[in-house]
Amino acid sequence: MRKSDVTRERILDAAALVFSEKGYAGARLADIAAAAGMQTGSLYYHFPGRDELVEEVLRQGVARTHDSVRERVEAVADGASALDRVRAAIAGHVLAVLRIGDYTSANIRIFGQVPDEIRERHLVDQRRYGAYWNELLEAARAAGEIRADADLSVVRMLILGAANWSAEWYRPDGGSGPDEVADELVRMVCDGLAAGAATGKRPGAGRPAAPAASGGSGRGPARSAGR
Amino acid sequence: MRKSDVTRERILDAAALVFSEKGYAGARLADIAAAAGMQTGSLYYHFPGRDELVEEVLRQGVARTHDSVRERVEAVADGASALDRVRAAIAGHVLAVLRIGDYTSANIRIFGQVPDEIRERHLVDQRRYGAYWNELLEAARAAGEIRADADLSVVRMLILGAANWSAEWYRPDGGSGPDEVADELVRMVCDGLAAGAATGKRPGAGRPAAPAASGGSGRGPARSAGR
DNA sequence: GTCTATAATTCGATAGAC
DNA sequence: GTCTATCGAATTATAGAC
Repeated sequence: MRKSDVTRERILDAAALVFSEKGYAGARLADIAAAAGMQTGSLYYHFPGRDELVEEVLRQGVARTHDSVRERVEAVADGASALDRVRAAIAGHVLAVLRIGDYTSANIRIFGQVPDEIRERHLVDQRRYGAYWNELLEAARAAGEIRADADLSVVRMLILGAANWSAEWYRPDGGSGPDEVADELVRMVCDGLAAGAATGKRPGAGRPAAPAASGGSGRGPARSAGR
Repeated sequence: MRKSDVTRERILDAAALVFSEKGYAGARLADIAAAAGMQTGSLYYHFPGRDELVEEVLRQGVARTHDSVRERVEAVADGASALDRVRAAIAGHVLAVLRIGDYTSANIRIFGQVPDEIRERHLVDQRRYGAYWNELLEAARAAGEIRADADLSVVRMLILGAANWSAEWYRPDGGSGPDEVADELVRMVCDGLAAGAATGKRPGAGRPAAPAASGGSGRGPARSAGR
């Protein structure tokens, strides 16, 4: 990795933070530059302008999440069930989202605020990731491991919503770490909250395989409670 | 309702839309005024300025959701289980969030972008609503109807995240209506996705009681897919 | 690669007519 | 209650030194 790439990443990290905190239009390039340790004018050596900066933040947010999920899904043992792969995907998404929290928050908050052209291009990445999830869910249903009457498109968005939102409320100093949050979502989604339901998890369930990507950076001032 | 109150609501609806589409700083008062059918200067007759406008949008978003949930929970039959009240709350939250989609989106997207003072005041409302949910969940666990080892604070945020996010992807012209989305979340959260799990719903479960608040406004251009 | 300085634009808020 | 006109503040992007 060249030295200018390091600077580039430092700028992107700063941009993800400032864009999520101030919004697309409210983020002053002076703030981003300051967070990256330089003057406003210096940014233009690395990026043509605000739009290229924001587009790269959005793109990396989805790309890094997609990579993390794919990695964990592919690490699931060959003999495991299709639902186990869904469990791995859920955990992988939560862990990625918490690890790159600023990029996730930026995606959540400003996706709907960027110029149409940028949003259209970004939708391509999002759709590709969504299609990947659809395959996982449909495989599990085809194997008879998911209720036949579930609307999988809706289910997918509900799962991703719950997972994405964790970037907005998670605090690393709280009671639960990233692994616990991921596990809680896996269990709630697959087995339900009800006391009677499915304490008998399938083999290999609950804590999906794969490396403990954890790390959980967490970010910013305490923020939420109810919402 | 006085005539000036009607105008005020028209302005707030416009503000909710423009703030969610452009962000806190990116929303030009000229855009809000135009969407409300007036000139920029005229806004100042109804609101002191941008900050009061945004604060009222945030406040109403939470208040109207809280009201909708409380209403449906209180409409649950006295003999029903505590988990049935949780089911009613989930459905009530989803239906409210979809009905007032612009206010929900504004909350999601710009809560983290407004000046600290406004956010601090708004946190009071959010915490009150969160406390209400905690009571519902803890009652269900105390009744032995929710897994004893669930972390209810985490569970609450996961549920609300899934529900809130529906405002970002739901389109009224799609296959499922608001009631179906609400029902899908109720079933997933309480009974799980797994095929074996809890097809035997408790009496009164699934579709919680209460008026069919439905309505489902839906909003804006098609937006998402994966994310 | 990073800095300082500036030219051009844009927008919020107010004043005062109707 | 709503309009038009305007002042003042703030910020982007560029130019050119180091």
